[in-house]
Amino acid sequence: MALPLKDACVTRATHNSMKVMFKCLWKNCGKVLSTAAGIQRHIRTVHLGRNCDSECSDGEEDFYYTEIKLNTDSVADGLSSLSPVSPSVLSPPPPPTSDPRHSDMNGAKTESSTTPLSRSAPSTLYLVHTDHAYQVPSFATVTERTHIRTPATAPVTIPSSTNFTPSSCSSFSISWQSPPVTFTGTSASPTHSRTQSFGEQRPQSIAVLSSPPRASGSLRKSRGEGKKCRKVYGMENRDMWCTACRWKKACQSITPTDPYPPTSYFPPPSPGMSWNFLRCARGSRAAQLLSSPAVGAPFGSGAAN
DNA sequence: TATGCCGGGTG
DNA sequence: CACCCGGCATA
Ligand SMILES: [Zn+2]
Repeated sequence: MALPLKDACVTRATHNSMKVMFKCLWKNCGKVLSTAAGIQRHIRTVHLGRNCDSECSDGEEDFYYTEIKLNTDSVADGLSSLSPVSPSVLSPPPPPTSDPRHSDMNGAKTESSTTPLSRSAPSTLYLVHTDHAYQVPSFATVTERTHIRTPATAPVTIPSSTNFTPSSCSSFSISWQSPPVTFTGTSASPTHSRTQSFGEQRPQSIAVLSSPPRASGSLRKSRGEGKKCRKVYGMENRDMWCTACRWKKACQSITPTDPYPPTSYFPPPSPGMSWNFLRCARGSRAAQLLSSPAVGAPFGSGAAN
């Protein structure tokens, strides 16, 4: 709902009604170009620090295009349902075990997202991701309190070389963002890492790593995007916040791109586990433990056993 | 400034 | 362990 990208896209679409364009979704960047080649080159040179030489124009390198249908009117909905760069927890790109359900969901969403809204001139938006998203090694050692989250989604993959022809009013967006330091200790299953497995985990043991964070230092975490309890209910109704929010912890009830069922979310991140324990877990391989229990049913509704 | 939330504190 | 807050990163 508060995706910068979304806004930008919306604006663009509205202003340049029926116009194809590409927008760099790089963290702080927001460059908008009218050509795929242009945006891709921009990404390479500016963000990748690479000097495009030859086939940088075609840019069919490794850009992932995510199609999004938006309405000039209610584009927000269409986009929000997709949340391309949302830092929420959807499906980790690299890990093979990334919820197939979600991955597919993107595609499905893409279509049905605007179904009830299709009335005016629906625009199509393409988000492009690149393979460049270097994935931090297995256990990314974040020296600072870098918060990691699962971001992007690996949805539709359209070779930019396809020279697709934008139907009518279409808006394109190129998204190229750095990877979200997915820890993936060794046995952590991303499947359930959606609810609480996230967070920062730094195996103190490791001191030397290969590719430390770079990319204009953007592994900062970018704070949760979706409106959290606080913003929704306000300080006035603090008692309505989820426990986590009340305790100034990571909100666990309101998620941007992963609307959980109206189930009563339990306070702690995991049933039978407290924040305190969690903290201990963090910083050690205990993180693994967190990943083991309650896999099938993340937010085990209170009944842990 | 407002918000999200980690790390630390208290009973 | 439930609960809260300082303080920081971020928007
Ligand atoms: Zn909350």
